[in-house]
Amino acid sequence: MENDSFYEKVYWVVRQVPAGRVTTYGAIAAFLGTKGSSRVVGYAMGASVHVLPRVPAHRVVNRTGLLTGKQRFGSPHLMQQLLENEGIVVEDDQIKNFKEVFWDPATELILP
DNA sequence: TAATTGACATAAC
DNA sequence: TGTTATGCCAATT
Repeated sequence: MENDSFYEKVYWVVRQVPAGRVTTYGAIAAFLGTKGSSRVVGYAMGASVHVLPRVPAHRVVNRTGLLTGKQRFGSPHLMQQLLENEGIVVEDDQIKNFKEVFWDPATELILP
């Protein structure tokens, strides 16, 4: 619906996440300036399935590296497979080398 | 319009 | 050290 809403910002950042890397809701929210809107980031991801191009929401996890919203992908195992396909080690919906694959937009993302 | 929810985060106990 | 409680911002009902 709204193309200029807070969601678009979230989608943009998530799309900048390189393959094999993951980020957290809090990192995205903080990057957008609204540190407390970490929940809204996850909410936006829930609507990302209606947005084109498809947002790699499988690269977005909570601060513990747990694949919380896997169910939103339609297939819980699909999210884990996608991450493993990108070289990310996931065990029991938990990213093992989370800190190694963690991608901080405020640090590694370069704005145009 | 107001109240509640939510794929989180942080502080306190 | 593990669990509980409160806060954050935006969207939904």
